[in-house]
Amino acid sequence: MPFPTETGRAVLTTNIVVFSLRDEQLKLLLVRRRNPPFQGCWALPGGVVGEDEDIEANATRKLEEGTGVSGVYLEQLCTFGDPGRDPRERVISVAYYALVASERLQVRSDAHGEDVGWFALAELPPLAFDHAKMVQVARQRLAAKLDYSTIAFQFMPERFTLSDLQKVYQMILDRDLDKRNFRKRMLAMDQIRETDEVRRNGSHRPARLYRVANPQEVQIIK
Amino acid sequence: MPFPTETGRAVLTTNIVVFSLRDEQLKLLLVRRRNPPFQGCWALPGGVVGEDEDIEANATRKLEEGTGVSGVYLEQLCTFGDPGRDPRERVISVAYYALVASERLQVRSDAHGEDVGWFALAELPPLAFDHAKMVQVARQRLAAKLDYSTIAFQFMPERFTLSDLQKVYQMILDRDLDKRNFRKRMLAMDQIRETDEVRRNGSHRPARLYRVANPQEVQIIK
DNA sequence: GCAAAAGTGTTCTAGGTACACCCATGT
DNA sequence: ACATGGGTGTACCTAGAACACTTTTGC
Repeated sequence: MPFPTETGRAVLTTNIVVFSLRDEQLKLLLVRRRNPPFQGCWALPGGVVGEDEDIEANATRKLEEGTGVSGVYLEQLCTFGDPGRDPRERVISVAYYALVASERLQVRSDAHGEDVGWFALAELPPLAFDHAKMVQVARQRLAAKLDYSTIAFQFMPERFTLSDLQKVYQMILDRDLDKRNFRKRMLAMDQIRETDEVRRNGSHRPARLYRVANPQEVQIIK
Repeated sequence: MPFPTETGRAVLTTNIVVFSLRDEQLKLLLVRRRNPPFQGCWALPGGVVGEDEDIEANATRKLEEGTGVSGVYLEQLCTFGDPGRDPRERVISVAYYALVASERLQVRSDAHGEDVGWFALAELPPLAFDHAKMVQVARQRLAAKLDYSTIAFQFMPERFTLSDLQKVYQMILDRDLDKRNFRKRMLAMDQIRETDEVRRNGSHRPARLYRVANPQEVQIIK
């Protein structure tokens, strides 16, 4: 029993908007295209989904190839499939976004030389295909999820200070937050735990270190 | 410059979770499959995307074919593409959900006889493929959007009472709401307008009729 | 006059926001 | 002793939740 149409087959791909915090900035992982179309242009990592490969598994695999990291938070974002978005033929791209703690990143990403790079959101180069649109949607989704989930903890290293965490929120939301209110809210949601360690860092009072209570899960709160 | 792979092409389809309020219940539009696989089984409306057809345009078209209604609210939900979700070959389905005011529905949907039907959410028959999962995701999304958007107004006819509107919210959220608080909240968001008409409906006080201020747009509020 | 749905306000609580000073350390 | 970032509490305000009675009509 064949499929009732012989037309309309499309190439299936994924693209991943990989966020990470580097140099105190929210950055994206981009790769430079080696082949046409958009040769030499920066683009989101991703690739063609194998014949018997699960779509999300493909995204996970491409992410691991690009960052050397496994077990990161990955969520389906949106699917792009305009005819003509790829000049060669019909290509469907399922876009994902991912959050990686920078401490987990391998040097590998940089070792590739000019072909892989991290770019601050405000300084993105022109992107291939409709990837700029994907980035925009991902950014909105990320900012929205800050409000009602523990997604921001995905960026945090094993041990971190409340000031570290506040900087993360401020970078994503792109505005300053009140220190006292922020701490109150973070502690009230009961998702981070005080450790008995502190971090000494310059000529001032050391900062208490915290850890995420459930580092694996992203909880929906409230 | 051909695409660098000859494998991995997939059939591209859409499926639409069409919600409407009928008989004071939240119902879904289903169609009965005439061909294998899942012959005779109920499934979500949808179909194969044409070679040069936009994906969302395909969903709109299939929705119009099933309901006779155009200009309805339609939003991309999620993409399903497990290898093996269709036994014939690799099929990617981009799921959408749509909200239709029941007054706008043509009789056509019923005229097809047994092939098209509206089913209450609590009484869905077994569904083909992974359509049950699509319904579940759509339902969650719809309930979530009630809280922070004007999406519920998409179900409302030209003129309606606040009691009508409250029933809609109660059906979607599946719980009772306080009448006074509900009215206060609805009026506070300033998205519906009082008309000078009332509806007489039985031996009791007539109800004031309202209209939606911006029927076309779904606004994100708060 | 009675049954039935429409309509209307107040109180309480919780969460968010605004806001300023002391603490512990290194130099 | 001073510069630096870490750490803390209170007052206010707003939004949401709980809650009961009067109004208008048809019969």
